Amino acid sequence: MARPITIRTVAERAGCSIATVSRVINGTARASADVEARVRAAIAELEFRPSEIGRSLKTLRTRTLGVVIPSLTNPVFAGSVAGMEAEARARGYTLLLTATDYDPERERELVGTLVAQSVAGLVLTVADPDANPTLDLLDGEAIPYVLVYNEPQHAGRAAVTVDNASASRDLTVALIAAGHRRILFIAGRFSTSDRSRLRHQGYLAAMAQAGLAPEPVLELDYLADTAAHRAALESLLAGPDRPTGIICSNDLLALSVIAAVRDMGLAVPADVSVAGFDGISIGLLVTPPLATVYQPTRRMGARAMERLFEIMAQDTPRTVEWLPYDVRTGGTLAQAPDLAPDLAERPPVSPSAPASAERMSSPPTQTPSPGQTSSPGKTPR
Amino acid sequence: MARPITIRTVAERAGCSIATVSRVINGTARASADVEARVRAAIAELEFRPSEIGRSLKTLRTRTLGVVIPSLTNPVFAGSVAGMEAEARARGYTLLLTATDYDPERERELVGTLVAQSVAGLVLTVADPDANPTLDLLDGEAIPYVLVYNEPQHAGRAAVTVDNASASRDLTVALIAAGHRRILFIAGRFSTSDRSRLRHQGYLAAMAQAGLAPEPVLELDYLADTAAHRAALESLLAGPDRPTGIICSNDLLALSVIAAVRDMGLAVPADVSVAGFDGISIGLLVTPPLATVYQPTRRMGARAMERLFEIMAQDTPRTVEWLPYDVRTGGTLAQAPDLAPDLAERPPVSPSAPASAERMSSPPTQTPSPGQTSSPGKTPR
DNA sequence: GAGAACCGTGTAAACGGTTTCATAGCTCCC
DNA sequence: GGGAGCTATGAAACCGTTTACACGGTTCTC
Repeated sequence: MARPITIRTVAERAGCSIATVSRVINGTARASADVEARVRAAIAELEFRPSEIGRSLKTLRTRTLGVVIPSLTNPVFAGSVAGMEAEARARGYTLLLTATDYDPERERELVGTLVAQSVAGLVLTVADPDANPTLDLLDGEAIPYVLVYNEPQHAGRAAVTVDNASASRDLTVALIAAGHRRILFIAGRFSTSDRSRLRHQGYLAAMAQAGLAPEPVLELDYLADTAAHRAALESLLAGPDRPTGIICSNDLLALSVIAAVRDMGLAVPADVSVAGFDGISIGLLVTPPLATVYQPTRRMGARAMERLFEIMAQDTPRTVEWLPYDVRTGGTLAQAPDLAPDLAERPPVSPSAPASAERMSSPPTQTPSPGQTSSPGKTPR
Repeated sequence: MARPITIRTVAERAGCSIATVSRVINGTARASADVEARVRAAIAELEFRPSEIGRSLKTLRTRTLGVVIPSLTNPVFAGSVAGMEAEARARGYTLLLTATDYDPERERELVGTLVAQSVAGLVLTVADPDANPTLDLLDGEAIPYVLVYNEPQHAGRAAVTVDNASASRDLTVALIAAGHRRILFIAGRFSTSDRSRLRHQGYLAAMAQAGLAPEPVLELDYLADTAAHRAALESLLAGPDRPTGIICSNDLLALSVIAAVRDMGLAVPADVSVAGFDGISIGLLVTPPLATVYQPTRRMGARAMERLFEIMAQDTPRTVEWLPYDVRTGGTLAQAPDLAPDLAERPPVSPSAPASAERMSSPPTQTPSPGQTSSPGKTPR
C-alpha cells in the first residue's frame, strides 16, 4: 500500500541528500551537528532501517554467514550451532542454516545456494573433509570457511575439532584398565562421518597396544530405533564369551544400545559396560550416568565462528585446532564381570608402548583418567 | 583477482544481451533454440550462479525466511527447526536462524535484523504471543508470520501448537487415576513461556475437577543443574505426606528432577512418579521410559512452515491450529505408593463434570489413555 | 592577501539482476 | 502485396544503498 520508506524518504524529510543520510548512518564522514540531528530525527520518526539488500549489492559483502551441518536432531550439532549463533550475533551477523541429512550430494547443492546468497563465509561439518569437491569449490572461489567436527589431513583447511583418535584411544584404554578384554565398537556409518572412522581407529590402536584382538566393527544408523539395534546386537551378545564392553561412536547411539541391551535381559553396567562419545548433557541425567568422552559442544561452534571471523578479517593460517576433551568413566562403565577368568590373568597392559602412529600432527596430548571417575563438571579451558 | 562472473559475462560469451540470459534462466519468455543453447553452454562453462542479492533488489522479495526461537539447546526447538528447514529447502528457501535465549528484549532486536534482511516471512516462538510489541510491528508492516509452540488468544495470529491446557489436564487425570492425590507441578519460568502457564492451568483444572488441592507451583530454570533442582526439592519431598507425583512442564526438567529425586534416596517411580512434557526421543531411551505428553516436534515445525507458505501465497486465514498429542503413561508414572491410605478411600473421580472453561475455542478434543500405557510409537496423522 | 588545505554537502555512477518497452524480422491472410 | 499479428531480441529503467568525485565556502599558511 504505502510505498516503502527508503533512504530517499529520510533524505526528503531531513532536507538533505541521500548521500548525507548514508554517511550519518554509517559514520563514514562527519556531518554538521545540525544536519546530523535532523537526519537522526527523521530516521527515528520513520523507523527507518537500511535495507541489507541494497547495502550488500553495492559492497558485494553481506553480514550473513552460511552454516552447513548434517542434522539438527543430534544435540551435538544443535549445541554447536547455538554457539555459532551467539558468536555471530555478537558481531552483528546472521546465520543461514542448512542441513544435509548426511547426504554428500546435498552438501554441494546447499553450499551452492549459500554462495548464491553471497555469504561472507561458512562453517560446515561435512562427510569427508579431504576428498570433497564442495570444499574445492570454496577454495577455488576463495570464500572463507571453517570446518567443525572434521579433522582434515588436507593442509590449508581450517578446522576446530577434538582429537577423536586419541580420545577414543583413551576411552578404550579406560575400558581395558577396568578389566574388559572383549570390547565391541559400534559406529555410525563411516561413509558419512570421518569422526566415526577416526574414533574407530583410536579403538583399534588401543586394542593393538594392549595386545587384544579387536571385534569386527558394527555399523549402525543412530537414527534407527532401539528395536533395530536390539536385532543387530542379539546374536553378538549371546554366549559366555560375549563382549563385556561396548563403545559407541556417539552418545545417542550409546543410549539406544543401552536400552537394547537391557531389553534383552542384561544389566548395564553389571553385565555389559557401555560408553558413548560426545558428552551430551542428557548423559548426566540418566542413571547411572553415561560414560563418555565429553567435548565442549557449544564452545566448539563458538570457536569455529571466532576463527571464521579471524580468517575473514585477515588471512590467518588455516590450521586444524584441537579443543580439549574429557574422558568420563564410571556410571555405565564399570569393572568387567568375571566371565572368562583365564583372560583376566594376563599381565597388566603397558601403556608406554607406541600406538599406531597414524596421526603425527600436533594435537594436544591429554592424560585420560582411566580410574573409576573423572571430573564431569569441569569445563575445559 | 579475476573480476566476478555476472550475467554480463554470460551474455558476452553467449553473444546476446543480458535480458535474454535472464529470460533463459527464469524461463519467463522463450528464446530461440539456438540462443538458448548458447546461453546454457556459457552458464555451464562459467559455472555461473545468479546472485540472489541482485535478484531480490529488484523484486524486494528474497527466498529467505526468518526463524526466531528461544534456544537451540532444547531438543524440542532444535527438532522443530529441523522440520522447518526441510520444508523450506524443498521449496528453494533458506532459513535465517536466530535465538533469543529467552530474552524478550532480544526478540524485538532480532526481528528488526531479520526485517532489514527483507525476509519473505517468519516463524517464531515468543515469550508472550499476545501482549507483544514485536508481533505488532510485523502486523504493522504486513509481514507474514506463523507462531509455533505459542497459543495466542489474540485473533488474527497464525499459530501451530498443541492444546497445552488439555494435554496437561489429561496427564494430570492420568496421575490421579493412578491413585496420586498430592501432585506437584514444576514449571519453567512463566514469564518466558506461555506453554508453561497453559500447562499449569491444565493441571489446576484437573485437580479442581477431581476435588483435589493443588500444590503451590515450583518455578525452576531448566538450564540449572541437578544440584540446584535437588536443593529446591529437598524440603518439599521430606515427610510422610509428601507429593507422590510430579509433573514437569518439559522433559528436560523432568529428567533433571528424576536425577535429583533419586539423588536424595527416593525411587522413581516406586516412591515418586514423575512425568514430563514434549516427548523428546531420549525419553524413550532412559529406564524406565519417561512418562510424558508426546507432541510431533518435527512435524510442528514443518507444519508451521507449510502454513507460512500458504499465507505468503494467498492470504489464508490466520488461525490457531492444534496438532494431536499423545499422553504416554507407564514408565516413570506408576501407581501411587500407599502413603496415606485415608486419601485413597475417596470415591473415584467423575470425569464428566465440566472443568474450568477457560478455553472456549475449538482445539481437537483428545481422548487420553489414562491407563497403564499408551501407544508410544504411533505417529499422529 | 593569495593559494593551499580542508570541510560539509550534493550529484551521479556503480552494484547484478528483472522487466518494460521498442523494434526488427517473420508469417499469415485476404 | 501490404497491413496485422506474432516472436525473438536488445536498450534502458529500476530496485536501495555506497562512494568517487565535484564544488562552494571557510580556515590555514607563508
